[in-house]
Amino acid sequence: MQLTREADYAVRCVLYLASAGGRPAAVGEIAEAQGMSAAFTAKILQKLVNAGIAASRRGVKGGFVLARPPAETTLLEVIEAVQGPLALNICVVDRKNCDRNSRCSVHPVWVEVQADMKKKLESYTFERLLNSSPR
Amino acid sequence: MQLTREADYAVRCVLYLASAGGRPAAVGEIAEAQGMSAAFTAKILQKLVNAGIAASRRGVKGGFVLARPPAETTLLEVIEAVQGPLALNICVVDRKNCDRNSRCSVHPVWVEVQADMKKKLESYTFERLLNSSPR
DNA sequence: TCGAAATAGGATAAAATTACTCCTAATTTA
DNA sequence: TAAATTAGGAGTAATTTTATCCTATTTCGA
Repeated sequence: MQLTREADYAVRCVLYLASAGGRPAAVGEIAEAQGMSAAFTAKILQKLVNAGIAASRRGVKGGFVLARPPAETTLLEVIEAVQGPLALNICVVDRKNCDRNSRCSVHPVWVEVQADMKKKLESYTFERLLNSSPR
Repeated sequence: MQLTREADYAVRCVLYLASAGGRPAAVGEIAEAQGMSAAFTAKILQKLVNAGIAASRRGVKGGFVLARPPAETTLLEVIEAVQGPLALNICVVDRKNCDRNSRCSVHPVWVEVQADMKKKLESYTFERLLNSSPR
């Protein structure tokens, strides 16, 4: 029931890129600023690129930038980019793990709680996060 | 970000005990009814007893019952009894993992999302779950 | 054109957590 | 006293998390 370290780092990466305002940032720079290992950070940034959240440029003067303006990327997208789709319980995402005894009165609750979470995480764009007062 | 199998099973155990209406149910009976292994189910029931959610009676004709009426046990309690306190991110529960760079604009979001989840899970008592229509 | 700086991606490994099992002891009833 | 049952400690297997390392590829600029 906990965010992985990877997801936490991913959010911090995007936050960093958002505050860099379009200037390409190299893995080393991002990792150092956030106190994360460079190799692991690189992996995470690759996932963000594959998800279309960040874009990369190779070679000298290369680095990472956001693929879209901060207002168009949400917390949920970033989390799902590295963790895969949010799933509170197996049965929510894979119904066949649920209906073994054909009636399960908790299933709708998992569905509801998960939908709430998604909605909330979706409501936070990185623009909103940047503008919110720190601490 | 997912419920453990243990927590899922725990909920099913309590649900079973709630529907048994005060009659003691043995581990074997509960496990079989829910398609769970007896040894693992026993461990989970012990945690529920230690948390004050269930009560046990040893010996012949022994078994488990709910320690309180279903209306007084919530989903949150059961989940926390086996998984420990809900924690969306380390920094929510252990602030020192967060303030390394003294400003973290996502922290309040984790706190908010977690509080929402807790509130929702707390609002579901087992009485409410029993009375809700299956599926 | 070459070398340095950077990302891309595959393979692998260490650590932690999850999901269990097994065994022995204690308790209760008939 | 025998059988049925929970209590609890210890151990194990599988999976997931959290990385590291190596090689290839791309890009820039001298």
